[in-house]
Amino acid sequence: MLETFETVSKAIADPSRVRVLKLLEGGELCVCQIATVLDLAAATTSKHLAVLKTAGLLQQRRDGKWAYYRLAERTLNAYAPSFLALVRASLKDDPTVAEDLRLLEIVNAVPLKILCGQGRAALGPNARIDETTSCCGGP
Amino acid sequence: MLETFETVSKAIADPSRVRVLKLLEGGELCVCQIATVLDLAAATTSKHLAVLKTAGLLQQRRDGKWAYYRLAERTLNAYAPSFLALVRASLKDDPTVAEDLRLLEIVNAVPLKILCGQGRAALGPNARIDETTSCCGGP
DNA sequence: GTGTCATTTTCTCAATCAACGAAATGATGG
DNA sequence: CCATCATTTCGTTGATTGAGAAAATGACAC
Repeated sequence: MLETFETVSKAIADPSRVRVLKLLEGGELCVCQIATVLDLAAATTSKHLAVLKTAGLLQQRRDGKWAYYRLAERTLNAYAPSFLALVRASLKDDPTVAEDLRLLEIVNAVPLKILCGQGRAALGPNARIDETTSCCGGP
Repeated sequence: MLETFETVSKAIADPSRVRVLKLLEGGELCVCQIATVLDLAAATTSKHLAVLKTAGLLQQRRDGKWAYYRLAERTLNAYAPSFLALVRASLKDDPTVAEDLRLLEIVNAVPLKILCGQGRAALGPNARIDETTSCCGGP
């Protein structure tokens, strides 16, 4: 039981994975969509998704070449629902999460066929906001 | 905000620290009491407590030589209360947590002055249950 | 079947972390 | 002041982890 709890809490204890969960609150997404928004390599994204799935936080669906992930409704991990509820109630005003959601809208406008191959290059210039640096006040 | 969330979730994502939180649900405890129950070195225990305190999950009180920790009532971390509530609602039947509480009763019967110097040696033989190995069925 | 493309699985590297012993700090009692 | 004791900090070690490149898998189209 402690081990089960540890698995979920470790899965939550990474900012990239929390961002994934916040993205998926809007509904299921394909791997390359998530990778594009987070600006991570496909392999890295896939690994994060696997960790979340193993923890019982996500479910997977396969549609042809694409793999879709969504928040788990039924789960084997008894603690997963509590953590999902906590995440859902948190970070409502977080700027990184807000920016992710903004990017997601742009990503959603691009067909998967184009997006998956090109990643961020498929997005317009308004998607180029750097998430890590402060935006205002030059030297 | 994401960073604040990360601090708390990382603090939770360790079984020893969760055990500390579960112990402290019964009220404040001194460092050497916690170290004895968890069977960890004083330095290790102190570090865990510092992590939990930095995350806004614990408060500290000093009484002479002894330092007492308790669950935070007021906290600087906006997410700490949610996580504390989640932990409080979890692991009610976990065997490790139950064993910890059983040991805590024995520890509480020993004066701090004796306990701190001797650690587990100050406890009776009924405290010697090994927590890590299975208990039943020999070769 | 063969080629292509999305995803997943190694593999490796750098960074983080839990654990302990030893040294430093803080507080009490002579 | 000095010795003592509880706690904390420092330094080290072994294990875990996040990241991407490269190779392997799975699924479609032809």
